[in-house]
Amino acid sequence: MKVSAVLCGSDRSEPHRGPMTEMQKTDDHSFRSHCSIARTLELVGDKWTLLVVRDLLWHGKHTFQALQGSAERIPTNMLAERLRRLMSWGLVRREPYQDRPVRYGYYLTEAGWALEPVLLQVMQWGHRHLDGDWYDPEKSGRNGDSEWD
Amino acid sequence: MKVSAVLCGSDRSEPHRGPMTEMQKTDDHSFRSHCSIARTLELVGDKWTLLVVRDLLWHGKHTFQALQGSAERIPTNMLAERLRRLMSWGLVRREPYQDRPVRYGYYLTEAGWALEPVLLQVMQWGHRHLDGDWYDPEKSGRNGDSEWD
DNA sequence: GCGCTCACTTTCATATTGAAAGTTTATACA
DNA sequence: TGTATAAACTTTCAATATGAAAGTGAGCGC
Repeated sequence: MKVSAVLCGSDRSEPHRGPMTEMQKTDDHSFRSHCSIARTLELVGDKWTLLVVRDLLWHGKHTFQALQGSAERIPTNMLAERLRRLMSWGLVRREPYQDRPVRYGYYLTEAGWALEPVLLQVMQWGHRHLDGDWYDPEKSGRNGDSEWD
Repeated sequence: MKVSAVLCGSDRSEPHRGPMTEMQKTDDHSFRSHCSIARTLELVGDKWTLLVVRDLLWHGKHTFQALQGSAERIPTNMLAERLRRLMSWGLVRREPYQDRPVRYGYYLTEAGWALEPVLLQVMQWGHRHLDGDWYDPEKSGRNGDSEWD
């Protein structure tokens, strides 16, 4: 399933006036080039986004609090902004896990879990070259895992 | 071959005083967690680094000017800083391609080209989900390629 | 009403980014 | 001897992003 540029789409053209609002930043779905790598980096090219995907995909973390709890200590405003961005790109959807007050759980879409091979390769590289931990998705069934707070 | 923390290594401990110098930023090889993904993102978690690796690996670009020329138009200060960082992590080495004045070409090390599977997966995702271009490394023999300026 | 929880949002100081101009070293003419 | 050109950076500075911490709001339990 292809991610569609829901609210925008054209490549950079008219420069804007004044500072960008938070919403404009979240919803800017334009690209720097036609390169697949450059385009993907527009989405996940930062220090937090793939960690959120990792937690949603492998560590059974679906609430704001659970995602916040991960070892890297993502700031709450960053987490909120990244989730908003991932939703706006169609990689994550949310659904209420309770009413009154309504609270949402976050889940990867098809496009979201299609990032698993990327995560696996990134992990492999970090394991081999930076002495990072190994995690075997097979051995935990996507339901959270005590070793990964 | 494992990337060794040439000039540092220990995880975050003493907070420093005052603003960080350019050199301190380049040489900060500490990690946020033991996670291989988090560690790898510390190195390549931005919008430019993997594009530089892409150009070195697939598009036969080894001079500052050639790297600058890519479609995404990396600013010169960013390019210089990224190359410095990649060298400090041991993913890139440089060697003179002329004397007087001495000028350097940049090349991936073993650890650097070990990122190829990551790039391939990132490309695949971007091709499938963001309608990005496909590039076949096999079909160009790593010596540059007219389609990719 | 009072305190507590979860899920954010706001604030603000600091850090990073990027556009553009400047510097350095050396060759090539005129 | 000047002037121009070229590659490879470095510097400057305004705009943007990050992140620590405090604040907000909706509802529950007592």
